[in-house]
Amino acid sequence: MALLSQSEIQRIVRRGVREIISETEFVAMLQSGRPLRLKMGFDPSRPDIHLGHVVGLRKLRQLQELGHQVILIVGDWTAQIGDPSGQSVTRPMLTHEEVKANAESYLRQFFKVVDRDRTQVEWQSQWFGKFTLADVIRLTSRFTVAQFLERDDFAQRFREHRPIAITELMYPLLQAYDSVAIQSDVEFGGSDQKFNLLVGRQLQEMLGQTPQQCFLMPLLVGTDGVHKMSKSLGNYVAVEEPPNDMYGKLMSLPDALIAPYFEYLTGVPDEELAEMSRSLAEHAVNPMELKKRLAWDITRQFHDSSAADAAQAHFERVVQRRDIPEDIPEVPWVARVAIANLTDDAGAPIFGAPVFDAPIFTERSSTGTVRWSTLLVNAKLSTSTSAAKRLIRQGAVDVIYPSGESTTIRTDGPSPEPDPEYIIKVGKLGYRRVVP
RNA sequence: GGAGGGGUGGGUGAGUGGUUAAAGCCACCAGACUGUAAAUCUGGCGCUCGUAAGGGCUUCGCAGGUUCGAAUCCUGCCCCCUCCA
Repeated sequence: MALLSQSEIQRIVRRGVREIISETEFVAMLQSGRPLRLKMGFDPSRPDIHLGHVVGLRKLRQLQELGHQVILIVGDWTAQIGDPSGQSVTRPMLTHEEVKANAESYLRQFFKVVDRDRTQVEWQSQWFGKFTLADVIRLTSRFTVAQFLERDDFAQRFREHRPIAITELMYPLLQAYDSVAIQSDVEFGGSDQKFNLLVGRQLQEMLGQTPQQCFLMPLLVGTDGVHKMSKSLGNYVAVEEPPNDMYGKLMSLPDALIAPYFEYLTGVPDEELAEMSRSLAEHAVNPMELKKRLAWDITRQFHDSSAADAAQAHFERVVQRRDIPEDIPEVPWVARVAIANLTDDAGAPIFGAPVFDAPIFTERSSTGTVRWSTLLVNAKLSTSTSAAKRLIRQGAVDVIYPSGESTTIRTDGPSPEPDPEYIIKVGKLGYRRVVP
């Protein structure tokens, strides 16, 4: 392994990095010429990788290309404990099969960024499976409550008299022991993982190993522009997102996130990055243009350039020009009518009429008509008839005829027979072709 | 073991007998506008029947009860949290 130049080192320790503990030791390790063991943990109860995780994965990839080795730890044990942080309900324990399936899916996504040939996958149960109560006590005896209360969120919750589960205190310990088990040189995590990674560092030292370096990644802000990207907040872009959605979601980023996304998620050189930030600040460039480039770049990374081209074309056609997309899902023109309980004018059940507990649905209405609201529900453009009626009332529903002319549906009522076929459009993106 | 606080719509959180399908905020959806699925503004946001006006049903931890009427009062149960020991 060749000695790295100063600028190469800068690229590794600065770009897309929040903090390295300790940076000097890490650089020394890098320059030692020894292939490093890069630790990355994964919680198999959350098998989805989104762009927030990719920031760190790109860093792993970068180091792999210099000859270092990634050790991915499947946290099958810690996932069983669950991380009840916050108020969230304790997660149900996963079965071994579920863990296996999740791990498989995770790896498929993981290797979209990380080099499979330089990755070793280890399961936590390999070492914790053999753990006895004596081992657990020995491990816990090395730390004090005071030490753990230094972790920010513990401290805060303690102060506010909010609950802290004992298993939550175990979590960092187990994660730390993973570092010992695999003799990690560098551990990677989001900046919210700082405490946990530092415990690993301490524990290794206590047990006579060279302490690992901690590589903390910035937390990527999600598409809402406010909170960190997370699946539960719905502000995420998944790695397995189809091209059009990936491109579109990236185009919905607030303009302020353009620069950080370029920095953390693309290989655009630093000088160009600086230039971009400058022209954005000076309003010398339309942010949309830069965002399109960003969306294209990232879509290309997870698909390929022709998919990115197609996604861009789709965006320009459907969103920017408001034209009809190329592929429109079809919906059959079939009534789905509830046979409701018969009532009189006052709403009281009619004597002698059959009473149903739940609506019963039939495929065709007796009159042979299909109401707009029914059509929207059938097409999954609306979740309920009520919601469909609201959409109609708000002027969100258009009908586009083959001739190209279109009308806005203002009231619910019978829809015309699709002869010839026509297209319904709800909102900006909901297109369906109505077929017999 | 003792004392206290609390469980409300996707989230937060108000509401202590009727005007409450339940404030406000967030999220979400739609419309307008636009340089973008950005920003901003406006509207909507339980289900169902109805073209509509309007009607019906269901919802405030669970189960009962009081009342013309209950998210609100009473009884029992379940769950969560804090403090003292």
